[in-house]
Amino acid sequence: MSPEEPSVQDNYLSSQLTTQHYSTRKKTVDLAQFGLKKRTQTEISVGAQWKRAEKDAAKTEKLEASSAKIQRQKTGIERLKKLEAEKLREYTEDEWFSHGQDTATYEDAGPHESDPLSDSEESQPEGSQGGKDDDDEQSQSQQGSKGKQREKAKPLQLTAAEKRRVRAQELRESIAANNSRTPTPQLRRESSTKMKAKMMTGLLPDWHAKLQAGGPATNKLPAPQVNVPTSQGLIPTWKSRLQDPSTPFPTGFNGRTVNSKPRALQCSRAAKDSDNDVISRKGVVANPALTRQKQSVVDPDKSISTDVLPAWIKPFFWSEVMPTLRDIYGGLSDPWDLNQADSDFFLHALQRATDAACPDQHYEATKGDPVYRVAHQQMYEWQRDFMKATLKAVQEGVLEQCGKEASPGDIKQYVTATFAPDGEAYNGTPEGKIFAQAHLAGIQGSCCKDTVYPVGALALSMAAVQLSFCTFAQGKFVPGPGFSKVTAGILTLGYTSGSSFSQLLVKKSRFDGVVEAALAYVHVLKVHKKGNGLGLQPVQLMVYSSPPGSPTAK
DNA sequence: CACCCATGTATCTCGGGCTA
DNA sequence: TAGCCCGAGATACATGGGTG
Repeated sequence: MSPEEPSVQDNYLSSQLTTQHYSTRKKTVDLAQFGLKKRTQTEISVGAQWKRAEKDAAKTEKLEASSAKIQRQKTGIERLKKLEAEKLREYTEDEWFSHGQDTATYEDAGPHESDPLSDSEESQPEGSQGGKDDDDEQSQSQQGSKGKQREKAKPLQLTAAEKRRVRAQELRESIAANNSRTPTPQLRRESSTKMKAKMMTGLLPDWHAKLQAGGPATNKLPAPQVNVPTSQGLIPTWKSRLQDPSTPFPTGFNGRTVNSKPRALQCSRAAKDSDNDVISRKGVVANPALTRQKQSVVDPDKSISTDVLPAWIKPFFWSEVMPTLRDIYGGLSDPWDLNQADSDFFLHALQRATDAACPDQHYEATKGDPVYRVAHQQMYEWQRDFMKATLKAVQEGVLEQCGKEASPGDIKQYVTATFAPDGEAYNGTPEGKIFAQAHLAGIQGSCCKDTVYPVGALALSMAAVQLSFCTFAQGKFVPGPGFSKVTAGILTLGYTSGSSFSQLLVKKSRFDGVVEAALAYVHVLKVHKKGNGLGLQPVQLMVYSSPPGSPTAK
């Protein structure tokens, strides 16, 4: 068709419209007739005003919801405080009775004088022997000035029970102090980040803290360090066991996780606005049973399918890159925030993971490239895995305990009892199982042999267990609010930043013990179907999981 | 020129098709 | 049937352009 020749469409339009070239200012055409009427400024301002009012109303509503949430949190913290104190009291009494009038006294002498509370557990063999280990230093630094005060106030010789009482008193004080730093709804990302930094100081450095500690402060974002320590001695015992199950369990492990937990702050998603929005904006009621259309062909430049991965990374993507990323994020205090407060954290983490897995490829990660997109998406899948595994476990548990014919009342009773502060839900088994399935099984092959503990992953497990029990709170399964930054973000931070985890992190053996218990549930390697289908060679895994620069890293 | 709307882009979350 | 996988849709923010 030549350019001069009018098309059929043109002919049709010219026959329909008397004036082809119209202007919005010289209204020679009744634009309304064609649905093209331009609105007057008055109309626009009326519309804008109306929209502003709507926005303000929504804002007010949001603020009200927010303050209500804070109030609920305060109540939760109060309850937690009581629980903590109660648990400690019980624990102290138990210890007292179990030791009877055993007058085990502690000779505080020399360098230990400043820390009269170093309890008997510390003297047990703990992997790294020889004087004071890291844990001692941590607890010492935490208790620092208070310890000195006590030196004056207390006699040098204390019984075990007395020491525990003092410690309990300290914990209560610390909880009271922490109360003012209660994680609040993430109104501002900044504040939560600062809070995280504060909370983690003195316990264990998380990845972000490590990155920031990389050098002098600059405006440039620090490159993440996927630390590959040269000394195996630095690797916590649990990680050694993950790589070699024959590694003996540490002594002094009781297989229980923390008992004190922040309460789930909201069991139901705060009326996700999207549903309402659909109604208010489009004026139609969203079809509750939307049928999904067949998958369409997606632009490879936008696809998050693993098919778009470059060939060179496919053999290592599931076996090393993803395990490394999961490992990194599992060690963060906020595993939900992939970019850790607006930095390019994910980009750097991906860069390091790929460098470690494929050192010869010299891949340069960029935002939005196929590897970035797919890995990014898979991190969300990792987060969801915690909830999926938990829901399944809880459903199985309910079925097992209540039977198929159970009435809603029976289920409700079981769930209430299990979910109670001292219920079975918190005996260390459920979250350990989830933690193992959703995380430990998924980090095998990780190139990150860092000493950071998987606090984030454990917190996700805890949060998932809590939210899962909510799904049976009515005596029957009611799909929950989902598992996301919105529904579980605060709860997760409540763990990693709260007192229950700091209790765990005070001593290496405690967290090691938690992970050791979970390792019992890692029966099989998590092998990705596609990854496996690509003919992954074990020998390649051995070669590429070696530290870069080591003799085997070629 | 300020204001406002429409559109574009990136990120996040969810649901359901597909497969073992 | 469970779990994997990935596209659809929601959300948040950025940008360009029309209007008075």
